[in-house]
Amino acid sequence: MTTAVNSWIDRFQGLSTLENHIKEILLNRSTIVSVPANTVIFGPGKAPENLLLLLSGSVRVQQLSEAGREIILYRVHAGESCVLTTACLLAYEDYSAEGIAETDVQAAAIPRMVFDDLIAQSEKFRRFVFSAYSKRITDLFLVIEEIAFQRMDMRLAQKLLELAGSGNRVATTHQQMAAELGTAREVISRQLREFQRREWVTQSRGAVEIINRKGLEVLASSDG
Amino acid sequence: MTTAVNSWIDRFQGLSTLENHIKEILLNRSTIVSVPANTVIFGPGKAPENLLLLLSGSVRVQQLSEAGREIILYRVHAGESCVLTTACLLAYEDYSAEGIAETDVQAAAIPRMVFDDLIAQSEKFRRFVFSAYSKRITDLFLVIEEIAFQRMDMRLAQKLLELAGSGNRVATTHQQMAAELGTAREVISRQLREFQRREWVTQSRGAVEIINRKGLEVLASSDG
DNA sequence: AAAAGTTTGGTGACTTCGTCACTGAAGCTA
DNA sequence: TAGCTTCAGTGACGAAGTCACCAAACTTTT
Repeated sequence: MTTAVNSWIDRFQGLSTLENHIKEILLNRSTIVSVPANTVIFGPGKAPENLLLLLSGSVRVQQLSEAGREIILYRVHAGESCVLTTACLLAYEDYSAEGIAETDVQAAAIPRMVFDDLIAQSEKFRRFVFSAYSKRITDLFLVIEEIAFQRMDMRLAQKLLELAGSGNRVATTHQQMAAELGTAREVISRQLREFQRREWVTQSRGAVEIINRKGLEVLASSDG
Repeated sequence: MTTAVNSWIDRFQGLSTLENHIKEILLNRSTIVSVPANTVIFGPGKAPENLLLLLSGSVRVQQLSEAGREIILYRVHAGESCVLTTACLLAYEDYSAEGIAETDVQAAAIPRMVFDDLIAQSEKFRRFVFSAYSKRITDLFLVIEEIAFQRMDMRLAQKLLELAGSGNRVATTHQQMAAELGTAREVISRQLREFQRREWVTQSRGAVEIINRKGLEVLASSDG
C-alpha cells in the first residue's frame, strides 16, 4: 500500500490536506490520462464520464451558438478541476458547451462513482469541490458582466495582456480573439488597427506583438 | 416522531424519493422562514447562512456593475433551490451578485452544516443538489449566449411573453425591463415604441399590455 | 387643492458595435 | 508557379448603447 505522499494530489490546493485513506482512494481508483492538443474532451453528445483534475496543460470551455459563432466561457489550468462538467453530466446533458484540450493535457480522471464516494466520505473533498464550483460560477458572472457592460477596446486590451502572460507575443488569429470575446472578427481587426496606430502593438499574420505594455495596461484598467 | 409524509419535502422533484430517515433530518433540522417582498436575501457583505428551498414566491438573482447598471442572472421559483448560493458562500464571498425576494417568500432553510451532513449521507440528496447546479449553470450559459448573440427585439419579445405568463399584462417599468436584459432603458423604450407601432402591445405608465400575442411569438421564435 | 418633488417615459444626436459583401495578401499544396 | 485556403482589411450600413435633456404622470408636502 502506498503512503500517498508526493503524489499528484499535493499539486491541488485543497486536496493536499485530505485524510490519508481518502488520498489512497483517490490514487487507487483514478487513472492518469494523456490527451493530445485539440481533443474534444466533452461536448454535445459526448458527456464526460470522469471528473478531470488537470496536472498539466489547459482546457478551454466554449459555447457554440446556432449561428456558428462561439464564445470562450473559461479555461481550466493545471491544478484546477473540470468540476462544472461533473454537475452537468448528472442531468441536463443537452447543453451546447464543449471542452477542448488547448495543449497536450495530463489529468487525473476520477470516475463518476468514485467522485460520489469521495463526496460522501470526506468533508474536505466536499469543500474542495464546492470551492471549485464557486470559482467557476463567479467567473461566469464576471464574463456576463464584461459582455454586457464593458467596452470592446478595454476587453481586448485585457485579453491581450492575459494571453501574453509574461511574454510579449500572442499567437492567435483575429478570428480566435473574436471568439475569446464573443464578438465579430471585423471588430477585432479594427481595434487592433487602432492599437497599432497608437503604437501599442505590431501585427503579423497569426500573431500580435505587444510593444507598449503600458498603453494597453492603462486602457485595460480604466474602469468604465 | 413524524412520519415525514405530506410535508413540504414532497413538493420538490428529486427530494420526494429520499429515504425516510433523511427526510426526517431535513424536516427536523430545517426551519420554515417567511421573507417579505424586496428583502435582500444575500448579497455583497451578506453571505447566506442557509440553503433555501423555496416553498412559495420567487427570488431574483442579479448582478450589479460598478457603473450602477444591473442585469438579472436568473430566478428561483417555488419548488427550486438557491443552490448556487451555497457554493459561493463556501469560498469566494466577494462576488457582486445578490438575491432579492421578488414576492413574499416562504422557504425551508437548511443550515450549512445540515446541508453538509445530508450531502454526506444521502446519494439521492447529492443527486438533487448536483441536478440543481446543472440547471443553474446551463441557464447561465444560455444567458451568456443571449447577451452575446441575440438581437434585442427578439430578446425583449421573449421576455415579455415570459413575464406575462398566461396573462397579457406585464407590470414593469422600462428601467426594470432594461435590467432584465442587461441593456439601457432607452433601448427598451424604443423597442416598445416599435412593438406599439406594430400593434402588438399598448403601454401605460409602469405596465405593458399584450394585444397581439402572435406577433411577439413570431419574433421571439425567429432564430437568428 | 396647489406646489414641489420624484419617477417614468420620450427624443435627438452621436458613438460604438455588429453585419454584409467584397478585396487582397500570405502561406500551403500539388 | 498556379491554385487553393486561411487570414486580414475595408466601406457601407444597421443595431445597440450613451448622453443630455424634456415632458408627463404619479406622490408628498404645505
